[in-house]
Amino acid sequence: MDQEQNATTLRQLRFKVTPQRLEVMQCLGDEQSYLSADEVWNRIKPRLGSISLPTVYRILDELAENGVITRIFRSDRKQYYFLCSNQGHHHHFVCESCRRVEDIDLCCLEGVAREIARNSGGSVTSHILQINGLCGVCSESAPGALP
Amino acid sequence: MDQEQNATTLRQLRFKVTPQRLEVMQCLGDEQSYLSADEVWNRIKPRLGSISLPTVYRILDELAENGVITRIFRSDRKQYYFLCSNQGHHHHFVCESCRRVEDIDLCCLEGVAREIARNSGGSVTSHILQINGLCGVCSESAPGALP
DNA sequence: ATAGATGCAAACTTTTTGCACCACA
DNA sequence: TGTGGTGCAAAAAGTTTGCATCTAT
Repeated sequence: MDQEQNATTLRQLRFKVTPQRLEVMQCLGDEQSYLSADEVWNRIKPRLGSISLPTVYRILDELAENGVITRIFRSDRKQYYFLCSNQGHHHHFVCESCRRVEDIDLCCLEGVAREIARNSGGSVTSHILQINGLCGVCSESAPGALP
Repeated sequence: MDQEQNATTLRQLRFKVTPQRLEVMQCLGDEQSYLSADEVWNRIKPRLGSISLPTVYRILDELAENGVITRIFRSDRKQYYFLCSNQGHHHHFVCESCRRVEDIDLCCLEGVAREIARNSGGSVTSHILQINGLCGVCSESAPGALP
Protein backbone atom coordinates (compact mmCIF):
# COMPACT_ATOMS: atom_id res chain seq x y z
CA MET A 1 0.00 0.00 0.00
CA ASP A 2 1.98 3.01 -1.21
CA GLN A 3 -1.03 5.32 -1.13
CA GLU A 4 0.78 7.52 1.35
CA GLN A 5 3.81 7.82 -0.88
CA ASN A 6 1.65 8.71 -3.87
CA ALA A 7 -0.09 11.35 -1.78
CA THR A 8 3.28 12.80 -0.84
CA THR A 9 4.29 12.94 -4.49
CA LEU A 10 1.07 14.81 -5.31
CA ARG A 11 1.57 17.29 -2.49
CA GLN A 12 5.13 17.96 -3.62
CA LEU A 13 3.75 18.85 -7.04
CA ARG A 14 1.15 21.19 -5.43
CA PHE A 15 -1.65 18.95 -6.67
CA LYS A 16 -4.64 18.23 -4.49
CA VAL A 17 -4.82 14.69 -3.23
CA THR A 18 -7.98 13.28 -4.77
CA PRO A 19 -9.19 9.67 -4.91
CA GLN A 20 -9.08 9.85 -8.73
CA ARG A 21 -5.39 10.76 -8.77
CA LEU A 22 -4.52 8.18 -6.15
CA GLU A 23 -6.28 5.42 -8.06
CA VAL A 24 -4.59 6.29 -11.35
CA MET A 25 -1.19 6.28 -9.66
CA GLN A 26 -1.89 3.06 -7.82
CA CYS A 27 -3.15 1.42 -10.99
CA LEU A 28 0.05 2.19 -12.86
CA GLY A 29 2.11 1.26 -9.83
CA ASP A 30 0.47 -2.17 -9.57
CA GLU A 31 1.11 -2.81 -13.25
CA GLN A 32 4.59 -3.79 -14.33
CA SER A 33 3.58 -2.75 -17.79
CA TYR A 34 2.25 0.17 -19.78
CA LEU A 35 -1.42 0.96 -20.10
CA SER A 36 -3.49 3.20 -22.34
CA ALA A 37 -5.85 5.81 -20.93
CA ASP A 38 -8.92 3.67 -21.47
CA GLU A 39 -7.22 0.62 -19.94
CA VAL A 40 -6.49 2.65 -16.81
CA TRP A 41 -10.08 3.90 -16.90
CA ASN A 42 -11.57 0.42 -17.07
CA ARG A 43 -9.40 -0.82 -14.23
CA ILE A 44 -10.21 1.91 -11.77
CA LYS A 45 -13.89 2.43 -12.62
CA PRO A 46 -15.06 -0.43 -10.38
CA ARG A 47 -12.83 0.68 -7.51
CA LEU A 48 -14.00 4.28 -7.60
CA GLY A 49 -17.66 3.85 -8.37
CA SER A 50 -17.24 6.17 -11.27
CA ILE A 51 -14.57 8.27 -12.90
CA SER A 52 -14.75 9.97 -16.25
CA LEU A 53 -12.37 9.26 -19.10
CA PRO A 54 -11.45 12.95 -19.56
CA THR A 55 -10.31 13.00 -15.95
CA VAL A 56 -8.09 10.00 -16.56
CA TYR A 57 -6.57 11.80 -19.55
CA ARG A 58 -6.01 14.95 -17.52
CA ILE A 59 -4.35 13.07 -14.68
CA LEU A 60 -2.12 11.00 -16.97
CA ASP A 61 -1.15 14.15 -18.80
CA GLU A 62 -0.15 16.11 -15.73
CA LEU A 63 1.72 13.18 -14.24
CA ALA A 64 3.63 12.73 -17.50
CA GLU A 65 4.41 16.45 -17.74
CA ASN A 66 5.87 16.29 -14.25
CA GLY A 67 7.97 13.21 -14.91
CA VAL A 68 6.07 10.96 -12.52
CA ILE A 69 5.10 8.58 -15.32
CA THR A 70 6.51 7.89 -18.76
CA ARG A 71 4.54 8.20 -21.96
CA ILE A 72 5.23 5.96 -24.94
CA PHE A 73 3.69 5.82 -28.40
CA ARG A 74 3.00 2.66 -30.28
CA SER A 75 2.04 1.97 -33.86
CA ASP A 76 -1.66 1.85 -33.01
CA ARG A 77 -1.47 5.63 -32.55
CA LYS A 78 -2.53 5.42 -28.95
CA GLN A 79 -0.54 6.74 -26.04
CA TYR A 80 0.57 4.43 -23.27
CA TYR A 81 1.84 5.24 -19.82
CA PHE A 82 3.85 3.52 -17.19
CA LEU A 83 5.31 4.30 -13.84
CA CYS A 84 9.05 4.01 -13.87
CA SER A 85 10.77 3.74 -10.53
CA ASN A 86 14.29 3.97 -11.92
CA GLN A 87 15.08 7.67 -12.12
CA GLY A 88 18.43 7.97 -13.94
CA HIS A 89 18.88 7.96 -17.70
CA HIS A 90 18.01 4.55 -19.05
CA HIS A 91 15.88 2.76 -21.61
CA HIS A 92 13.28 0.05 -21.70
CA PHE A 93 12.88 -3.47 -22.87
CA VAL A 94 9.22 -4.08 -23.73
CA CYS A 95 7.92 -7.63 -23.92
CA GLU A 96 5.66 -7.93 -26.95
CA SER A 97 3.72 -10.76 -25.39
CA CYS A 98 2.98 -9.75 -21.79
CA ARG A 99 3.85 -6.06 -22.29
CA ARG A 100 6.05 -6.08 -19.20
CA VAL A 101 8.67 -3.36 -19.15
CA GLU A 102 12.21 -3.93 -17.91
CA ASP A 103 14.78 -1.25 -17.35
CA ILE A 104 17.95 -1.25 -19.35
CA ASP A 105 20.81 0.69 -17.85
CA LEU A 106 22.91 0.70 -20.97
CA CYS A 107 22.85 3.72 -23.18
CA CYS A 108 25.36 3.78 -25.97
CA LEU A 109 24.38 7.05 -27.55
CA GLU A 110 27.43 9.03 -26.44
CA GLY A 111 29.44 7.57 -29.29
CA VAL A 112 26.72 8.38 -31.79
CA ALA A 113 26.52 11.96 -30.55
CA ARG A 114 30.27 12.39 -31.01
CA GLU A 115 30.03 10.89 -34.49
CA ILE A 116 27.29 13.32 -35.53
CA ALA A 117 29.18 16.31 -34.18
CA ARG A 118 32.29 15.27 -36.09
CA ASN A 119 30.56 14.40 -39.36
CA SER A 120 28.13 17.24 -39.87
CA GLY A 121 28.56 19.66 -36.98
CA GLY A 122 25.12 18.82 -35.61
CA SER A 123 24.24 18.30 -31.98
CA VAL A 124 22.07 15.70 -30.30
CA THR A 125 19.41 17.01 -27.95
CA SER A 126 17.36 13.90 -27.24
CA HIS A 127 16.77 10.37 -28.37
CA ILE A 128 14.13 7.70 -28.29
CA LEU A 129 15.23 4.14 -27.74
CA GLN A 130 12.81 1.35 -27.16
CA ILE A 131 13.71 -2.29 -27.39
CA ASN A 132 11.00 -4.81 -28.17
CA GLY A 133 11.18 -8.54 -27.70
CA LEU A 134 10.04 -11.43 -25.58
CA CYS A 135 10.89 -11.52 -21.90
CA GLY A 136 12.35 -14.62 -20.30
CA VAL A 137 9.00 -16.04 -19.20
CA CYS A 138 7.19 -15.44 -22.50
CA SER A 139 9.96 -16.68 -24.76
CA GLU A 140 9.74 -20.05 -23.00
CA SER A 141 5.97 -20.44 -22.84
CA ALA A 142 4.09 -19.07 -25.84
CA PRO A 143 6.39 -17.74 -28.52
CA GLY A 144 4.66 -15.41 -30.94
CA ALA A 145 1.44 -14.80 -29.05
CA LEU A 146 0.80 -11.09 -28.99
CA PRO A 147 -1.89 -9.65 -26.71
CA MET B 1 13.34 13.03 -62.74
CA ASP B 2 13.10 9.55 -61.25
CA GLN B 3 9.49 9.05 -62.34
CA GLU B 4 10.58 6.00 -64.32
CA GLN B 5 12.27 4.45 -61.34
CA ASN B 6 9.21 5.03 -59.18
CA ALA B 7 7.05 3.41 -61.85
CA THR B 8 9.36 0.41 -61.88
CA THR B 9 9.09 0.12 -58.10
CA LEU B 10 5.30 0.18 -58.37
CA ARG B 11 5.26 -2.47 -61.09
CA GLN B 12 7.52 -4.69 -59.02
CA LEU B 13 5.00 -4.49 -56.20
CA ARG B 14 2.14 -5.34 -58.61
CA PHE B 15 0.60 -1.93 -58.10
CA LYS B 16 -0.88 -0.01 -60.97
CA VAL B 17 1.11 3.01 -62.03
CA THR B 18 -1.21 5.94 -61.36
CA PRO B 19 -0.43 9.65 -61.34
CA GLN B 20 -1.49 9.77 -57.69
CA ARG B 21 1.06 7.15 -56.65
CA LEU B 22 3.81 8.74 -58.73
CA GLU B 23 3.20 12.16 -57.22
CA VAL B 24 3.23 10.86 -53.66
CA MET B 25 6.49 9.03 -54.28
CA GLN B 26 8.06 12.00 -56.02
CA CYS B 27 6.95 14.32 -53.25
CA LEU B 28 8.65 12.21 -50.59
CA GLY B 29 11.66 11.74 -52.83
CA ASP B 30 12.11 15.48 -53.32
CA GLU B 31 11.94 16.06 -49.59
CA GLN B 32 14.96 15.25 -47.46
CA SER B 33 12.62 15.16 -44.52
CA TYR B 34 9.52 13.48 -43.21
CA LEU B 35 6.02 14.65 -44.01
CA SER B 36 2.59 13.95 -42.62
CA ALA B 37 -0.26 12.74 -44.82
CA ASP B 38 -1.84 16.17 -45.02
CA GLU B 39 1.49 17.80 -45.79
CA VAL B 40 1.94 15.43 -48.73
CA TRP B 41 -1.63 16.13 -49.74
CA ASN B 42 -1.15 19.91 -49.77
CA ARG B 43 2.05 19.65 -51.77
CA ILE B 44 0.70 17.46 -54.55
CA LYS B 45 -2.80 18.93 -54.83
CA PRO B 46 -1.70 21.79 -57.11
CA ARG B 47 0.39 19.47 -59.28
CA LEU B 48 -2.42 16.95 -59.78
CA GLY B 49 -5.39 19.23 -60.04
CA SER B 50 -7.06 17.22 -57.32
CA ILE B 51 -6.37 14.23 -55.14
CA SER B 52 -8.33 13.14 -52.11
CA LEU B 53 -6.83 12.84 -48.65
CA PRO B 54 -8.04 9.23 -48.20
CA THR B 55 -6.12 8.31 -51.34
CA VAL B 56 -2.97 9.84 -49.92
CA TYR B 57 -3.48 7.81 -46.75
CA ARG B 58 -4.01 4.63 -48.75
CA ILE B 59 -0.91 5.19 -50.85
CA LEU B 60 1.30 6.07 -47.89
CA ASP B 61 0.02 3.03 -46.09
CA GLU B 62 0.72 0.56 -48.86
CA LEU B 63 4.15 2.04 -49.54
CA ALA B 64 5.01 1.76 -45.86
CA GLU B 65 3.72 -1.83 -45.67
CA ASN B 66 5.99 -2.71 -48.56
CA GLY B 67 9.04 -1.05 -47.12
CA VAL B 68 9.29 1.64 -49.80
CA ILE B 69 8.90 4.41 -47.24
CA THR B 70 9.42 4.60 -43.50
CA ARG B 71 6.74 5.59 -41.02
CA ILE B 72 7.58 7.42 -37.83
CA PHE B 73 5.42 8.60 -34.96
CA ARG B 74 5.91 11.82 -33.12
CA SER B 75 4.42 13.14 -29.93
CA ASP B 76 1.67 15.03 -31.78
CA ARG B 77 0.02 11.64 -32.46
CA LYS B 78 0.36 12.09 -36.21
CA GLN B 79 2.14 9.71 -38.51
CA TYR B 80 5.01 10.93 -40.63
CA TYR B 81 6.62 9.31 -43.62
CA PHE B 82 9.88 9.58 -45.44
CA LEU B 83 11.64 7.88 -48.28
CA CYS B 84 14.83 6.29 -47.15
CA SER B 85 17.33 5.40 -49.83
CA ASN B 86 19.72 3.58 -47.54
CA GLN B 87 18.49 -0.01 -47.35
CA GLY B 88 20.58 -1.76 -44.70
CA HIS B 89 19.90 -1.67 -40.99
CA HIS B 90 20.49 1.82 -39.72
CA HIS B 91 18.91 4.63 -37.74
CA HIS B 92 18.10 8.27 -38.20
CA PHE B 93 19.17 11.60 -36.94
CA VAL B 94 16.25 14.01 -37.12
CA CYS B 95 16.90 17.73 -37.05
CA GLU B 96 14.33 19.37 -34.78
CA SER B 97 14.59 22.66 -36.62
CA CYS B 98 14.48 21.86 -40.33
CA ARG B 99 13.21 18.25 -39.89
CA ARG B 100 15.90 16.95 -42.22
CA VAL B 101 16.72 13.28 -41.72
CA GLU B 102 20.25 11.92 -41.85
CA ASP B 103 21.18 8.27 -41.84
CA ILE B 104 23.23 6.88 -39.02
CA ASP B 105 25.05 3.69 -39.76
CA LEU B 106 25.90 2.90 -36.20
CA CYS B 107 23.71 0.48 -34.36
CA CYS B 108 24.97 -0.56 -30.97
CA LEU B 109 22.08 -2.78 -30.00
CA GLU B 110 23.88 -6.09 -30.35
CA GLY B 111 25.49 -5.62 -26.97
CA VAL B 112 22.15 -4.79 -25.40
CA ALA B 113 20.53 -7.87 -26.92
CA ARG B 114 23.26 -10.09 -25.47
CA GLU B 115 22.85 -8.41 -22.10
CA ILE B 116 19.09 -9.07 -22.07
CA ALA B 117 19.51 -12.69 -23.08
CA ARG B 118 22.06 -13.23 -20.31
CA ASN B 119 20.16 -11.36 -17.60
CA SER B 120 16.59 -12.57 -18.03
CA GLY B 121 16.58 -15.09 -20.86
CA GLY B 122 14.55 -12.74 -23.05
CA SER B 123 15.12 -12.15 -26.74
CA VAL B 124 15.09 -8.92 -28.73
CA THR B 125 12.93 -8.90 -31.85
CA SER B 126 13.00 -5.24 -32.83
CA HIS B 127 13.95 -1.82 -31.61
CA ILE B 128 13.13 1.79 -32.21
CA LEU B 129 15.96 4.26 -32.14
CA GLN B 130 15.52 7.83 -33.17
CA ILE B 131 18.02 10.54 -32.45
CA ASN B 132 16.83 14.13 -32.30
CA GLY B 133 18.95 17.23 -32.43
CA LEU B 134 20.06 20.10 -34.59
CA CYS B 135 21.84 19.47 -37.85
CA GLY B 136 25.04 21.30 -38.75
CA VAL B 137 23.29 24.08 -40.65
CA CYS B 138 20.58 24.72 -38.07
CA SER B 139 22.83 24.61 -35.01
CA GLU B 140 24.82 27.48 -36.52
CA SER B 141 21.97 29.69 -37.72
CA ALA B 142 18.92 29.69 -35.47
CA PRO B 143 19.41 27.63 -32.32
CA GLY B 144 16.19 26.70 -30.60
CA ALA B 145 13.73 27.60 -33.35
CA LEU B 146 11.38 24.66 -33.83
CA PRO B 147 9.08 24.55 -36.87
C1' DA C 1 -12.93 -6.30 -70.26
C1' DT C 2 -11.86 -6.21 -65.64
C1' DA C 3 -9.46 -6.01 -61.46
C1' DG C 4 -7.91 -2.59 -59.04
C1' DA C 5 -7.68 2.57 -57.83
C1' DT C 6 -9.90 6.81 -56.77
C1' DG C 7 -13.17 10.35 -54.82
C1' DC C 8 -16.66 11.53 -51.88
C1' DA C 9 -19.08 11.39 -47.72
C1' DA C 10 -19.48 9.65 -43.61
C1' DA C 11 -17.88 6.89 -39.69
C1' DC C 12 -14.55 5.84 -36.28
C1' DT C 13 -11.11 6.34 -32.57
C1' DT C 14 -8.48 8.82 -29.59
C1' DT C 15 -7.88 12.94 -27.26
C1' DT C 16 -9.24 17.68 -25.95
C1' DT C 17 -12.25 21.46 -24.41
C1' DG C 18 -16.10 24.30 -22.16
C1' DC C 19 -18.70 24.80 -18.45
C1' DA C 20 -21.37 23.90 -14.33
C1' DC C 21 -20.90 21.57 -10.08
C1' DC C 22 -18.24 19.56 -6.38
C1' DA C 23 -14.61 18.77 -2.81
C1' DC C 24 -10.02 19.15 -0.94
C1' DA C 25 -7.25 22.41 1.65
C1' DT D 1 -14.61 29.49 1.84
C1' DG D 2 -12.39 29.51 -2.38
C1' DT D 3 -9.48 27.57 -5.81
C1' DG D 4 -8.64 23.80 -8.16
C1' DG D 5 -10.65 19.21 -9.69
C1' DT D 6 -14.25 16.52 -11.72
C1' DG D 7 -18.11 14.98 -14.75
C1' DC D 8 -20.77 15.51 -18.63
C1' DA D 9 -21.48 16.52 -23.27
C1' DA D 10 -19.75 17.86 -27.23
C1' DA D 11 -15.97 19.04 -30.36
C1' DA D 12 -11.58 18.40 -32.47
C1' DA D 13 -8.10 15.98 -35.03
C1' DG D 14 -6.33 12.24 -37.49
C1' DT D 15 -7.40 8.25 -39.85
C1' DT D 16 -10.33 4.64 -41.91
C1' DT D 17 -14.27 2.68 -44.47
C1' DG D 18 -18.26 1.90 -47.87
C1' DC D 19 -19.60 2.44 -52.14
C1' DA D 20 -20.15 4.18 -56.76
C1' DT D 21 -17.29 5.62 -60.51
C1' DC D 22 -13.31 5.61 -63.16
C1' DT D 23 -8.88 3.89 -65.29
C1' DA D 24 -4.60 1.36 -66.07
C1' DT D 25 -3.59 -3.04 -67.85
